Amino acid sequence: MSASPAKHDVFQAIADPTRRKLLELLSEQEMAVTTISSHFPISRTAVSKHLRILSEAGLVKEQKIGRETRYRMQPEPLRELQSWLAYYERFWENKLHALKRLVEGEASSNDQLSGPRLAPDNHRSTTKQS
Amino acid sequence: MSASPAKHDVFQAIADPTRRKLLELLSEQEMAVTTISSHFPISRTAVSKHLRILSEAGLVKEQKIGRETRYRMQPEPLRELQSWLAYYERFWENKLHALKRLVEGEASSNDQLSGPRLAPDNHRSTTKQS
DNA sequence: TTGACGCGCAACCATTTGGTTTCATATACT
DNA sequence: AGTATATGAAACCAAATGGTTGCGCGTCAA
Repeated sequence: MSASPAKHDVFQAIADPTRRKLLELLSEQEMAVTTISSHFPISRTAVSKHLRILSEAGLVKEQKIGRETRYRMQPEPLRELQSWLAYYERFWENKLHALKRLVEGEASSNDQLSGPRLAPDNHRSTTKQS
Repeated sequence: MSASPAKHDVFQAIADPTRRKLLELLSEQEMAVTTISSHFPISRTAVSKHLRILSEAGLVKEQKIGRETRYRMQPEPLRELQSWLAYYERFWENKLHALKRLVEGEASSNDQLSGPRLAPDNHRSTTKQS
């Protein structure tokens, strides 16, 4: 895994409200670009750019079918968000936390409620200080 | 509830890696600005700006003590993220989903696993199309 | 084969973002 | 009083963002 410049990460991708709407729309069904953009007040090109950002973050996947490009949602990257969030849940959860983690154990794999809960941002965290 | 222009929301606030680090740091203990910025390679002023953005999103709270300003983390706004994410969990969860939701029920209040799961972005979603 | 459709790309633009440096002010120390 | 510390505010900057319009190209349908 040395490739993938990954210019945009999940956090950035979902920061924009239009992009969240896009994701929501695509979660219901896959769609072609023009169809998608008919749901938004901005130009098709603008929508297309947003889609590319989502794509770079791995949140959508495109598939060319004839002259159209279908986009479908790809939820996996959201797990990163989830695990980031998991760290902070302890600040408002207290009661049934342990049980929940236990139940959920099968999902995260590296989330074993074992040690002192490592830091959240150790994900890829380029921390690009420009 | 007519006040609070809330220029920055949670999604935007956590989009920046530095801000996430900031949050992580402050989750351990409250700290004054200069102390905080000693942990970062950027200027104190820059850190201060990030703190203000976090503050606008409600993720940190400041308290003036003499000549210094202490910042502490405020996890509540992350619930919005959590509930946003909850919508998408159904796309990768399937097995123990119901149980988990049930266990967690006491935390979310509007998250009763009842109806057809309303749309995620209905939160405040200014959807500011600039 | 001639359009019409679907889409990406390039160029351009205004605004926002993440930084910096400098300055002003309030508080603490001696 | 005079100095050092802590922080915010202002002005400025380069780069990133979110948009737009126009163009070119592949694909589908007459």
